[in-house]
Amino acid sequence: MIAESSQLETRLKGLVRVPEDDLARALLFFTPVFFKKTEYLLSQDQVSNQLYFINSGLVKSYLLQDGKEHIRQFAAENDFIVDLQSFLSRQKTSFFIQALEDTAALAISFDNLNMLFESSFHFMKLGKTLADQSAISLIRRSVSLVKDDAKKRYADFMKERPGLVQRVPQFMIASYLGITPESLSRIRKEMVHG
Amino acid sequence: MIAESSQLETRLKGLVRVPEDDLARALLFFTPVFFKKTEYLLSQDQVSNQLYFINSGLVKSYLLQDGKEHIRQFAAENDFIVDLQSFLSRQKTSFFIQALEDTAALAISFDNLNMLFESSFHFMKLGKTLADQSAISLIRRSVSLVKDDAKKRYADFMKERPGLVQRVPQFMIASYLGITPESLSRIRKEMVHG
DNA sequence: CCCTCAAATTGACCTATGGTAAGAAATGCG
DNA sequence: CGCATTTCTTACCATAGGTCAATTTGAGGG
Repeated sequence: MIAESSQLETRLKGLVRVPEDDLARALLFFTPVFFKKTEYLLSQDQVSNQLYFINSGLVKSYLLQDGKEHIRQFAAENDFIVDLQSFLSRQKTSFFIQALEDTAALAISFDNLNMLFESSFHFMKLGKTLADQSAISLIRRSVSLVKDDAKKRYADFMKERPGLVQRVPQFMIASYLGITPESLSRIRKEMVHG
Repeated sequence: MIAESSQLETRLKGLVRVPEDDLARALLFFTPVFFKKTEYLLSQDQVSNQLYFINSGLVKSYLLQDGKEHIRQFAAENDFIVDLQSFLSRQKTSFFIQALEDTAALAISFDNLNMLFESSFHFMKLGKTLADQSAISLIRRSVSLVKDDAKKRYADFMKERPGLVQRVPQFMIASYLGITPESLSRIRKEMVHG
């Protein structure tokens, strides 16, 4: 086992029970990769071919529309990130994934990941568990977008990702929340006072 | 095999390749259930314990907030529906699932579904595939909620679920789109004219 | 066939958020 | 340290969508 994979190992063990030797074999397929701040892990019109597990650092996934960035997800330590649509369908992505900090990650290719899933019941179950959890958090997000106003979404974001508020520039949090930086600035002013 | 399960069989075969005898065995665990219009498949504060496959009819999943309905999903023929969060976590749901038409469905309990998943690699893969697809469509929805205005979301809804526009009252489509019935009415007026 | 009730429309008005622009503050780099 | 660039704030006005109330439309039951 390589040193970089211990966080990943812990994370996977937290998801489902996997026999030690299976787990060790899986970890061999993850390759350490490093991205400097502003580097891209994925760019529009590529086919997403790597799933990343973030060991340290921070990345954002976003798409462009009329030159405007719409952030879909932040991924930090112990998060996975990929464009699932492109990764699974082998079609071109419409997303970018970009490092917001110098980032150390472990990458696994589509073919290798698939091979792992197909090679063992435990891995397939692990894949299902990851997909289940993604779906649940995506339901939360889409419900919140129709149910809550921007102030509530910001308050929730601070509660759910407390570390990120200091690490992500405000205009990107605004983008993630679906509002303008100006609106977020006003919301923050309101919260400090009455 | 029971008659009601042929649609489900077709649907499952479309997702992943499953040996015929495994598939036949699985179908035995699905029980036909019927709901009259307005009946509830699931109510707030229950633990979601059944996953439904809709053979015919139409249901909505929604939650209440200050007496207002926020519709999260419509499920019609050949759709699955469940509150994934509650179903997987065994915690109380905050959703309702209610029939909008007389509905014939196939239900499988959490325990039986889990047993099927655990019993065979093919079923686990099928479960993963379903979860993957849910996640992808949820990503689409949440992206659209931050990226598109109400007019675009309505146009997309008509394109993606063309049958539903005639079967679902307008005020429910509005709720699904995250706007008021009045706004949807104005949007429709605009679309007819300029 | 009418009556009733729910749904849809419309109009007037209101509020949250967006757009633009400018300046202030913070950050990063030579 | 100090300049340059990015980010944040503020102010002003514009707009999408919300609220409320009044009609109108439409569907189902008696």
